[in-house]
This record gives sequence, structure tokens and C-alpha cells, in this order.
Amino acid sequence: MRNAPDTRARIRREALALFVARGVDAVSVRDIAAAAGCTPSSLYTHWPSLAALIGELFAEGYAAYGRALAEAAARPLPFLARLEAMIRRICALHAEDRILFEFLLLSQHRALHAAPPVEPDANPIEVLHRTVAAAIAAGELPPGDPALLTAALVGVVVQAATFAHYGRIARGLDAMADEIVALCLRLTAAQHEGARR
Amino acid sequence: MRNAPDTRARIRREALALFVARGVDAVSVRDIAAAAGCTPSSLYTHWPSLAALIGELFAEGYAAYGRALAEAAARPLPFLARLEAMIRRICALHAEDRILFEFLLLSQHRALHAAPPVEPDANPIEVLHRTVAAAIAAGELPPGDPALLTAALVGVVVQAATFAHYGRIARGLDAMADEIVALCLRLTAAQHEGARR
DNA sequence: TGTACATCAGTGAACGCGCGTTCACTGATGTAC
DNA sequence: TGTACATCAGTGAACGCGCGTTCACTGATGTAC
Repeated sequence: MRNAPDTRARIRREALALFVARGVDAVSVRDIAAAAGCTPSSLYTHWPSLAALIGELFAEGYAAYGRALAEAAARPLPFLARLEAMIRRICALHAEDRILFEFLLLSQHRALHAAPPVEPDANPIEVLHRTVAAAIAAGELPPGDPALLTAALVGVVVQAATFAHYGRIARGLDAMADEIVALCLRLTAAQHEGARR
Repeated sequence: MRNAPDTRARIRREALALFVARGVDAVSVRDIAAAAGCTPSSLYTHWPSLAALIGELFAEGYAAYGRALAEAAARPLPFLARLEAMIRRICALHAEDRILFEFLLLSQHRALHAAPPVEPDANPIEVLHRTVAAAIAAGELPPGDPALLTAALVGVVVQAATFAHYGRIARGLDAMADEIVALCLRLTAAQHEGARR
């Protein structure tokens, strides 16, 4: 009743935590309300539906990652330095808000099924793909399928986060950033062979 | 009424297809029954609950992948050759039953949340992890965190499949097997470069 | 300052709906004689 | 061979439940005078 922004923020925070803990489809409006300390109907003061809340959380989080990547990709540096910056940025975001990272990770397929199409500049996969494709076109990377290399780079980071989520790896991504960067640089097959010749 | 194995197989097949097309939690018993050409209650002749059907499909599929990997990992070959065999086997399975592959891919987090713990020999992640750890211990791979390298290898294959699912890559994994193997071998940073070049 | 009023975040009871599941029943099949 | 019976996969109506959502209402707050 008193503080609308607080309630709204509390619902967002608790919903995110529940989605990660139980899976999006196992969380009801009543669950969220109980965790946020309000009534179920209170959610409808702030969102038109539960689906709208889920969609907003995913779209905003996904777009934040896209923007972070786009920022790193836009720096006036050689490709490999920009790639390293992008990966370190993602690893840092994992530490900054791990619950958000895991929400995006665990609900990606569900969300991408139903979500309104995110604009390309805010889609982290699109940003990386364009950067990689441009590097191949510019001869900064050896020829190859840019989509497959993009998938491999994304896969290393995402699967490391997945292992961290399931406790197969005890550290957060930020604590493994050096090793993750090294793995991704190996995937590019670029600077090593180029430097050796 | 007439042919129990047929109905059972039809329910399994149609359920799997629906789970992949819509997401597991968006498919009801009535949906499955309609697709399989039987009544909802007929499902309970073969499984005690919808959850049991879902669990069976995931556990069996996951275990089949685990066994395929374990078989390749057990061959009397150097590590890199066994790794290559494992990756090629997974790529082949993608072509053999793509719906099953995508079901495992898309429902992994939901299933791993609720599923009964799969025995380690039938868990593909465990099989790969043990193989990688043994190779590091034996000096066949340079020192490093075996879990992180395992994650990276899994990530390359899984994310390639994800891109294929969303149409970001048009080919199936079997058509990209050579490139996927090359990416994974780069990740190992092993004697492979010395051996090849 | 005190009073009256508008605002609107939040409430609580209630709704219809689709869900997973149950159960008495059906009827085609295989078997015994 | 024909008849009687047991089996059991599959049916169809019905169930209770929890879901997302609605709506008339409340009452604390800020504002006007």
C-alpha cells in the first residue's frame, strides 16, 4: 500500500529467486506473493499477467547482457582483445548477479519459445555472431563458419556456468575468467598460429 | 485395446515430439492422447503418472547417451582418439534421433531438477569428466581443471546443437562433425598441435 | 493549523478453467475343452 | 469345430484441486484550502 517501487522490486527479486530455485513453470503467483510478502492480486497492480512478469525479467536481463557485449565489442581494439573483453564482461556479470545469470541460463529455451523477439542489438548471441563474422570477413580470423565458432564460444561460457550451477565446478565464472578466456582463444585458432608463423 | 506395445510406443513418440515442439510443461495428458490417437486415461495403463512418462523418457535417453560415450571411451586408443570417437558418436546420435537429442537438450534443467539420480556409468557428463580427468592424471593432457575442460567440450557440442535447433546453423551435427572435432581438439591444447603440424 | 478529498497500492474473496488422475466398464483377443 | 471364459488394453465420464485472474473494496498518503 505504501511503497509501490519497493513492492514491485520485491516481487521481481523474489520471483527471480523462485524461478531459479524451482524452475519457472513450478512457481505460482501465490508462491511469488508469499515470498514477496504481499497478496497474489497485488502482482496485477504492476504487471498485466504472470507471463508479462516472466517476459519482462527475461527480456530485460537478456538485453542487459546484449548491451554489455555490444559495448565491449565496440572498443577500438583488435578482434582478439575485444573477444577477451567480452568474455571477461560476461564472467563479471556472473559474479554481479548470479541469480539473474542462472535465470537466463535455465529458462533460455522456455523464454525464447514465447518471448517477443528481442532487437538484434540487445541479443547477446547476435552481437557475438556479428563480431565473429566481421573478424572472419576482415581476415582477423581464419576462414570458417562464423555461426559454429560463435556457438563454440558461447558453449564454453554457458556450460561452465551450468557446471557451476550444478556444483560440478565450485568457483564462479569470475574466478575462472583467465582459464575461460584461454579456452576461448584456443577455439579461435587465430593468434597462436598467426604469431608462430 | 488390441496392441499394447504399439500404443505405448506411439504415446512415447508423440509425447517426445510435443515436448520438443512446445516445451515439456506446455504439454498436457490430453494433448499427448490426442496426438497418439487414444484417450487420456489410456496413458495410465502404461505409466503411473505423466511425471513417470517424462522421467522415463529423459532417464532412458540420457542413459543411452551415457552408454554410447562410455563405449567410445573404453576403446584401447590414445586419449585424443577416444575423445574424437566420443564426439563423433554424439554427432551421429544427433542425426539418428534428433527429436530425442533436442528433448534432452531442451529439458535438461527441468529433468535434472526432479529426476532420480542416474547411475554414473550412464551419465554422459560423468563419463566424459572421468575420461578427461584420467587423461590429465596420466599426462596425456596438460595440467588443468578437468571439470572446466569437460564443461568446455560439452559446451561446444551442446551449443552447436542449440544453434541447429534455433536455425542459426542449418546443418545437423553429423554434417559438422569434422569441424566440431577440430574445435574440441583445439580446446585440449594437447600434443595434438605438435602431432598434426 | 485542521479538515476534506482524490489517489492508488494493496487486499481478500471469489470466479471459471484446465489440469492430472480415478474407476467402473467395454469388448477384442487368446485359451481351454 | 464351436462355446465359454479369463485377460487386459483401452474407454469415457467424472473427480477434486490449484491455477491465473478479477473486482469491489480499504485505507494510508499527499494535496488543496
